[in-house]
Amino acid sequence: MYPLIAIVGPTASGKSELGLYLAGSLSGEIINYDSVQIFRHLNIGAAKPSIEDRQRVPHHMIDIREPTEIFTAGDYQKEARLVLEEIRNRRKLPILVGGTGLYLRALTEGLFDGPARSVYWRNRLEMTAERKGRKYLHSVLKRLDRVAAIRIAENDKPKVIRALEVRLQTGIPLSQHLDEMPRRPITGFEVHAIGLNPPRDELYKRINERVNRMFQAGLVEEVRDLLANGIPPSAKPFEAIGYRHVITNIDSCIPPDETIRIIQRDTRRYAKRQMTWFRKQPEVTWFDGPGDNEEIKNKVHQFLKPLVTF
RNA sequence: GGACAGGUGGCCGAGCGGUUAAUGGCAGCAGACUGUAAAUCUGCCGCUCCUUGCGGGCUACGGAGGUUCGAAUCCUCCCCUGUCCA
Repeated sequence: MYPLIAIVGPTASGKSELGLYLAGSLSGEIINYDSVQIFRHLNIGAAKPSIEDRQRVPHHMIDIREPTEIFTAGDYQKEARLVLEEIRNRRKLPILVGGTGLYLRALTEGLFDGPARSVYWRNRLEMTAERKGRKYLHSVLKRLDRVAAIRIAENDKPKVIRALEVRLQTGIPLSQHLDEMPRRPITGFEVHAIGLNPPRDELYKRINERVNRMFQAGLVEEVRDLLANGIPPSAKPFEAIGYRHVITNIDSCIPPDETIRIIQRDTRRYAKRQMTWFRKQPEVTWFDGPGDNEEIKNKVHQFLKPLVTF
């Protein structure tokens, strides 16, 4: 079994710093699992590692799509697994760093072997939702996939649509796919998950500061440039925290302080959601401090060292 | 000293006689989530008890009284804050 490190934790907990450090001390390469860093040109708001860091340590799964392209958890699974193979062939330690729990799960545990998204069905279902409402769409799901309908909230349009899409395309309910079809977990790798969980106060402080720094670094200018270069405001990664706020306020008279406040708030809420996801993640060894803390770095290193012989 | 305006749960702010422990927002907490996931969605958010129920008790709308079957909502006095006039 080849070792694979996964660093998990909320945004701004210092995952990147820890990843960099471990890559240095354990001869590793970094594989991003953040859904926004996938996209080129979104740098400041995505908190991408610096050019220097990326020259020092190889980074993968960063800047691999244009903002206008579509990228899904399925794509991630496929491409990241290839990267993993390459790193193993090079006899380096793969270190997963990021914050998108679904991507990490897709990579390690696999997705069910179902259909990718279908533009055709999406459009139809989207229109139905538009015309008749989410409630109605949910009632259709109740008819076609009772189990999924119970699991998915009436208002959760994206999940209702996905469930319907799977059912309509395959004839088999999503719930059945999920419950009965075998997934394809990653093989040949042994995952060691390191969790970073700084005290809440400290985390929130770090988040607030980080958002301030993003503005100082020119987040607004970055968004302006992207728009000027023809990337439409509707581009998927512009839905990300920070980007969507800047875009909606860019031509308004809302003061920057207010925009910053909202971004900080939404980032905090995002961090909470990440924690509820990662808490469920199996076999994580948690460390109660930020990843850029020397003591934490050492502890993690000591912990990992005997486990990652390769 | 006088004239207004106002004092509501951690904060802001509605309510202006009765399904009001009190809309909403902020702040916070917990959770769900296998194909655009930094997305999307759900619940809690005065205290407390249990047989966890559209359950019971207690405490709450500056303070003290009063009117009323019933008051955050009306009246009286007091305290405090803001603006204006002296």
